[in-house]
Order: sequence, then structure tokens, then C-alpha cells
Amino acid sequence: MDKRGSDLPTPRARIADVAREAGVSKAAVSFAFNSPERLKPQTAERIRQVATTLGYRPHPVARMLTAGSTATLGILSPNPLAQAFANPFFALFAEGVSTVTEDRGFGLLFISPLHGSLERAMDRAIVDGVIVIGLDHHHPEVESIRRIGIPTVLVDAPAWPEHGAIAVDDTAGALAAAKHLLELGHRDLLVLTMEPSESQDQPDGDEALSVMGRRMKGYRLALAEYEVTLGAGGIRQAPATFEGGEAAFLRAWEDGLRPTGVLSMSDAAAAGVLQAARHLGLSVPNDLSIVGFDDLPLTRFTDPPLTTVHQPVRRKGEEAARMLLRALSPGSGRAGEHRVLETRLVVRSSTAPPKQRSQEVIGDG
Amino acid sequence: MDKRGSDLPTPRARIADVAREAGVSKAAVSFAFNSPERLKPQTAERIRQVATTLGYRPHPVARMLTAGSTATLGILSPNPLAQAFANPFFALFAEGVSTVTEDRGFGLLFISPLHGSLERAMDRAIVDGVIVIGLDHHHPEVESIRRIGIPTVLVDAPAWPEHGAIAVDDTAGALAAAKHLLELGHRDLLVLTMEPSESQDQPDGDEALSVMGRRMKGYRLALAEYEVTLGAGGIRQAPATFEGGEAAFLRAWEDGLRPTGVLSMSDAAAAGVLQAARHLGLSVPNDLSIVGFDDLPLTRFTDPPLTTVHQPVRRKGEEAARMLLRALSPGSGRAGEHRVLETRLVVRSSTAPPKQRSQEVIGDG
DNA sequence: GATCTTTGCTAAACCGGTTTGCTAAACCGG
DNA sequence: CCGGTTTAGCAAACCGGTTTAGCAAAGATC
Repeated sequence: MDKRGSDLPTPRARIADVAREAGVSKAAVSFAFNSPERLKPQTAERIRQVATTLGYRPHPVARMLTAGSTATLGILSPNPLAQAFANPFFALFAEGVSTVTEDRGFGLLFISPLHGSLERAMDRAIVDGVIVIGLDHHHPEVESIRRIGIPTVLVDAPAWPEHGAIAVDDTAGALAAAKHLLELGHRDLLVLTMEPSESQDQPDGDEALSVMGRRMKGYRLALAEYEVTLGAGGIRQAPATFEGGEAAFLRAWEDGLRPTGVLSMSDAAAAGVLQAARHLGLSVPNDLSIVGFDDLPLTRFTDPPLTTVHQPVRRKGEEAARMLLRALSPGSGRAGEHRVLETRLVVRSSTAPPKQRSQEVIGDG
Repeated sequence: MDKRGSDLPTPRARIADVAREAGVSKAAVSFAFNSPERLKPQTAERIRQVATTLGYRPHPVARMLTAGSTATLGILSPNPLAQAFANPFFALFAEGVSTVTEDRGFGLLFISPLHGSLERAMDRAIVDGVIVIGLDHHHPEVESIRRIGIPTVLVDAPAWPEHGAIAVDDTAGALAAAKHLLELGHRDLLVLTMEPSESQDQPDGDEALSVMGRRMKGYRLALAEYEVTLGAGGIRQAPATFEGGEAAFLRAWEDGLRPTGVLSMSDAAAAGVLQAARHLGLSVPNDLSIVGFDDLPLTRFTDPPLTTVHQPVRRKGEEAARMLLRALSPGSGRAGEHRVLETRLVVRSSTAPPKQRSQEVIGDG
């Protein structure tokens, strides 16, 4: 079999083909599409005719090369996309971003590490600007992103002066969540953090710089106010997924912990805890209270509906996109904008005062 | 104020700059990165040195122009992205796709109509191939997509000979769902379809060609077998979102319908019905049985856990991506592959035999 | 009817890289 | 010291468009 040219779909028509076929120059063809007024209407029409016949569509890459702009925004996730999409938070955020990109005629490219390297991924990415989400300051790739030299908006990340940034008041939200449990009378709490902890050893190091750090700070402030301390093992790491939360709580239970309240830094993990509780025969909120974080739509459907900290996820996406587009448009307000959106506690049915603890006894393993 | 050059971030270094600075030709710079063996090691090193100093990164668009490939796959949705992301199904599917694109070093671009035109969006899209999802045959843009002349894999859509396609056995799944309710004894059923109905008037027109058509066929087969008919208004349209399902069921209720069982074509809408039922004080499954479709992760967290038809959504995404990549790689198996994945009923707790109906009476409006 | 302007289109440069063909210098054996 | 092979690097063509500068013919002006 003849290897080449045989089964190639149809060697895409180029502008030169149209020009030849129509008996005009390449420039004329370009004009026919982009500035028809420079051509006799009749000529323009004929050229377009030929173009359609040949199925000609201007090569977008070539066009971009001269245009200098790509009309595409990137969403950069330092985690594999599959992992990112596993947390409904991400889709909700993307929903917000896409609302405005779509409206402005921009495409949306999802960028994640290529063979482990975010830098390499960025080098291949065809975008005018990028929204960075989920990047903690301790991430090794931070610097390379920073130096890419492309307009950037950071979400929930430490602000860099040269880039825009948008975040929510994590600490206030976490504070409200913890206070809520404490006010209800809970004293034995379990905290579920997200992701590979930045802070195995020094949990308080540079709090302000990571989402986890800021939320933990809120929890701690409340605990301090009520003079409550977290027992050993009272802080557990749970990936922000259903499975993550479920597994983390089960493990804590196996380790003998018997908290009456759980503070989860994500709704996804909180939903997992709900599942784990059902598994263990615990009634929520009678035996166990749970507070999540994010206020995802699914919190209204869980059993029971989840008490959680609301943050305007969708709006965060919208604002990030708008901010980035603003930074891209030449004249207008420069980069470096910073915004912090509010959070607030939403009390549903997964929290209640702790039961009179019948006994301190444990251990039926 | 000087208009140009004043506040431009930093005019990105081009290959010519590096060449000049290093005292070599553009070709040498290119070689230093792409085929260093053609240069004296020492020279290559020096060039790379200069490049780093200048912060040079080869312009991805220019590179693509010559390379001829973009290393990017597109996911095409005929609906606005915001709407697509509102159904967790979409994120799950994307999760599957991204697993393989990421592994193969491909980027992922989400394409949706630009100012209402899918064709225009496709014209701007920089991709090697595209996965089309959610496109029903009745969609006006079908033909333009078809003619784009770019490798394509169709998901859940009518198969075109020249393109790959992947689907699931919708009819069998729907059949099993309906049979389940009928076997439990239900006779008053409500069907929730998705999206703007293709078939307001002729619901059976070209069943095989759309997801809705195929699922409806399954429902009908079961109904026919049990000689049950759907009452007037027994088919309701509900967008595949939480709100969509909730609103649709409430409306049906207001219209005086009192089904004992609901067949929903999406889990998202089914979850909404759960919510509506709670609102109306109906106990699920005692007063109302519900069967969804998709088997999304959230079905395990709803109250009660949802009986639904499982389809391998994530795998569908993976297979679609793999199929597309296969069609892209030159030598190997050509386009036109077709696959159908299986579905199966998963019984959880949202279905039970109907209560002895106290009265046939209705209408408390 | 000669000059000026406008109209309609083309040739060539350009965007920023990659790749091919070629040459000059260094190296080699005899 | 000469012809043949390698090595190292350059100039130019190319990818597929857009855009600028400019030319020839037609129309306007007097």
C-alpha cells in the first residue's frame, strides 16, 4: 500500500489554492474575508464562492501568528486534571470562568503538568493569559509560573504584586465554622485538611500563604477562644474528594478517635464523612456533627443536608476571568488587582448539639 | 503619553534576539534546543545560557505552524459551557478524557458556540482533533461540524461513517430501569427527558439518532410489555441539572399528576426530584420511587441513595480520547471505529413497591 | 487631452519559529 | 602538500496566513 497521501483525509486547502483557483492573489483572498470593502463586491463574492467550494478555512494557527493574540484563556491546575475534576468545586469554578470567556468570545484551555512539569505544559499552551488555581506557595513550580511572563490571575494563592489575585476570606469562614460547633457544645473535634499537607511538621509556618493555612488559622482562633485543644491525631489529611473524606474518617475511627464534630475543609470530603458515618452506624447530626467548606450545590442533596461555609465559587471564577481579560486589554487598568470575596456559614442539618455522652468508654474495634 | 511600548509587560524575547546576543544564526539557536548534536556542545551550552538570561521561550504558535500539529484535543459542546458544567456528568466525562490526554502529553481545549455559532468556534479552535459530546442529530450545526474536515469522535451521537463514535446501550439501560419500576408494581409513571425536546410532536421520529430517543425507546418497550401507558403530560422535559429536575417535578405535581414512580434520563434531574419530593412531604421510596440515569458518584450521597442506570462515563471519556488519538496517529487504524459500551441497572434505595393506594382521588391543588 | 485622484488588485515583507542545502574550516590518510 | 571526509554553523526557504506599499487602469477635473 502506498504509504503517504493515500489515506490522508484531504489535504486541507490553503489560501494559495483558493487564490490560484480564483485567479487572484493571496492578498485578495485574505481581503475577501477580512476587509471586503477593499475589493469589488463582485470579486469578493467570487472568491468566497471558490473558497466554499474548496472547503477552505483559514488556518487558525497561521492567523494567530500574525494577529498576535489567541483569544484563549488558560486554567492552570498544578494537579492532574482528572484529580481536579474529581472535586465538584473545580467544575463549579470552571462554570464561572466559562460564563465570561464564552461571552467575550474566548476559548478555554485546561493546562496541567505535562509529564510532571507544569513549566513544560505552559510552554506549549496557546493562551493570552492564564488563571492559576490550587497553587500553594510551597509548590515547587511557583517560580517558573511566575516568570512565564504572561498575564496571570492567581486564585486562592499568595498574591504577587505583578499579577492579579482573587481569594475569599478563608479564615473568617473557618472561624465561623469552628465557632458554630463549639457553641453547640462540641469539644472533641476532628479537622480534615486537604491535599498533601504542606505543613506536616510546622503547621503554622506561613499560614497566610495557603488555603489550608488560612482555614486552619480560622479553626485555631475559635479553638483558642474556647480553650479547646485538638487531641493527638486530631488533624487528618483528606483529599478533597468523596473517597478521600470517607477513608480519612474511617481511619481516624480505627485509630480510636471518637470526635463529636468534624471540621472539613472541603464539601467533597465532608460528603465522604457522611458516607463513612452511615457505614459506622452513626447518625448525623445526633452522633456526629459535620461542617464542610465551599457550599457546593450537592450539599443540598446529601443526607442530611450539609452545614457548610459558603464561598462564591462561581463568582470567583467569573471575577478571575474578568480580571484577566481586563489585564489583557491594552489601555485599561493594569495588572496587580487584588480582591477578597466574603464567606459565610450556612447552617443546614448536619450539625446539632452533641449527645450527652453516655460513657467515655471506647474500643469495640 | 507614549502609546506604544510604554506599559507592555516586557517585549518577549524572540529567537532573533537570542541569536544576535549569542553571536550566532537563528538556526543555531533552534538547533541548541531541538538538535543539540548538530552543534559543538560548548556552543549549544552558551546559546542556552543566553536564552535563559533573556528569558527566551520559543513562541508556541510559531512552533506549531511549522510542526503542523498542536498537541491539543478539543471537547466540543453544542451547549454553553456553563450549562455543560452544571451537569456533573460532564465533569466526569472530562475526567476520563483528561486522564488519557494528559498521559499522552496533549492539552485539552473546551469548545462551545461563539456568539451562537459552533462553526465559528471551531474555526478558531487550535486542536488536532475533537471529541463531540451532546450533539443530537437534530442540531442545526451538525452538518458544519461534519464538514470541518478534522478528525472527530462522536459521543452518544448518530454515527457518521467517516468518524469514530462511541456510545452506550441507552435503550437496554432504559429498558431495565422501566422494567424495574414495573416489576415493583408501579403503574403511574412520570418520565423526565433532557434538554429542549427534539420531538415535541413526533416523539418517536428518529429514535435511534439521539440519546433521548434511544432511552425513550427503552422505556416504551418496557411499558408496552406491561401494557402500561403514560398518562397525558406523563413526559416532562427537565434540563439535566438539579434545578431542572426539581422544577419539572413540582410543575407536574401542580398539574395534578400523582405518579408513584419517576424515570429520569439524568441523575442530576433525579436528584432534583428527590429534593422536590422532600419539599412536598413525600417519602422516597415509600410514596415515590425514582430511577435515574448515569450513576454519578453523587448518587451514593443522596437521600436516599439513588437507584439508577450505570453507564461507564469516565471510561467513555477515556475511550473517546484514545480512539481520537488513534485516528490521529498516521499509520495506525483509521477513523470510523464504532464502539458501544454496556449499561446496567444499579438498585439502591430510591425504589420500592408502591404503597397501597388509599384512594384514586386527586386534586387538592 | 494632460494631470490628478480614486479604485482594484498584486508583490513582497512579515509574524517567529524549523528545516534543508550548502560552505568553510578542521581533520584525515597517504 | 593534496584530495576526501567530517564537523560546525549559516543563509534561505518554508509553514499559512495578514498587512503594507505600490502599481495600473479607470474616472474625475479643467
